[in-house]
Amino acid sequence: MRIAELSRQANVSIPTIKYYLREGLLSPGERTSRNQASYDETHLGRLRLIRALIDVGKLPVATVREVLSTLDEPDMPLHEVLGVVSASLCERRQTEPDDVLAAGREDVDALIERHGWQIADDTPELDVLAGIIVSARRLGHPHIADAFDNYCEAAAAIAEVEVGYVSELGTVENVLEGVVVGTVLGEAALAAIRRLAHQNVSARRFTES
Amino acid sequence: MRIAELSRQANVSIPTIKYYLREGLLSPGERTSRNQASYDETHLGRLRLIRALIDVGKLPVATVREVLSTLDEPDMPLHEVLGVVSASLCERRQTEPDDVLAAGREDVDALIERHGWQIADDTPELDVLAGIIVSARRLGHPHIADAFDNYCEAAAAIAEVEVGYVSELGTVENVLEGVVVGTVLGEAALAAIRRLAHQNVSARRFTES
DNA sequence: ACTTCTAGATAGTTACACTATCCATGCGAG
DNA sequence: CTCGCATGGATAGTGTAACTATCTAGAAGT
Repeated sequence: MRIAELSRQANVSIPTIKYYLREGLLSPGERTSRNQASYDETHLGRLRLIRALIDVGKLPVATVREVLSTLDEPDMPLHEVLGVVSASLCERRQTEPDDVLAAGREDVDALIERHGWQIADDTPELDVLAGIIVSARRLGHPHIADAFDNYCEAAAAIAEVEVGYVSELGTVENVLEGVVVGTVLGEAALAAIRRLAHQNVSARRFTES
Repeated sequence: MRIAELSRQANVSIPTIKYYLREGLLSPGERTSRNQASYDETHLGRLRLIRALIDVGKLPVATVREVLSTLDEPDMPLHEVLGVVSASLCERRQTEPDDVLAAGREDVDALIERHGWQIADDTPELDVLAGIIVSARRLGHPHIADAFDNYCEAAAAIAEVEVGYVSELGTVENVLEGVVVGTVLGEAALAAIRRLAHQNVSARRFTES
């Protein structure tokens, strides 16, 4: 298929496709002559994945490139892919100085310990969580970390199912893509569902039915 | 306190504070003369809240303004504040055409029905979820919606605790701020913890210990 | 008195994600 | 065979968001 067809099927404008090609998000089509290339289903799938990560997952283009290039790493073990994808999603400028963050890290480490989780010490999420804790404390909500034990239990149940599901997807490529889709779209979905749950609980408590 | 002190304590540059004042995120200080104003603890707290929403919650400035102006609405019932804050966080351009979205909405409505949740039909999260479902289907992962029942159970447990906690914060202002902080920072924390849970499950399954 | 700080206004900067044009080809319908 | 329209590649431009810098006139502190 030529670029016009790719554009139509993925619902992405031709200039944007060219932009993604330039940025290395999308691999070039197979050249059939100096100014022709043909694209196939893999390009279409990749392009749809790109749009999903950007539109639904709100990932910046640079992060999408990172994530996708990890997917294309042929012989990376599944566990490591998960780590790299996860790390890419954390990409956030360290907004707290190290010494302030350290206070939060103690709580985070204790949390992980309490739940008996096996997590590498340099996992960026740990610092993200620490940052959230110090931020909440500064806002006068020191309690917030108390909710994290709840989150951990909920997340553990969720993760068990998700990892189980993903690892049964058959081909390696499917599994890897499943990890990305599950991580990114799942995160958006969980956030939305949590807010719905708030609405529900709040409706039951604070409105006369 | 004058602006320099506010800047120092909140760790936000003076030009940025002026920018927030212009944008209406921060209420002006009390004028003491033509070119002097004094700021108090409420300004400091508000400024810290702004930074937390922007840095941790990644909210755009326009959304922060919306959320904060809702907080300052004096006599809005708690349940409604939650709805408005929630809606502000959804602010995402509708990327799917209505007819395509409708297919996803059926699944979402069934999900809500199954769990017996009481949710207004026009809650924007419902469309967000629908968008995620159609997006996942297009990517060849029709299964993803299956995980949503899990998410719902987990979210219900979480929400019960959170709403209970927040409603015991004493003054109305504290409760309202608690809603915002809990919603936004909690979302970031839950996402991070979910990824940690993935790491943990994956580590146990795919690495020899 | 004199340096430093301040409010307010205006303009400039940086980063990001596209979008528009141009050109030299080359395919493909007539 | 030819002529219009699509294509790949390169370069430049656009719009938005979130600051950042400069300037002016006036006030504070020492």
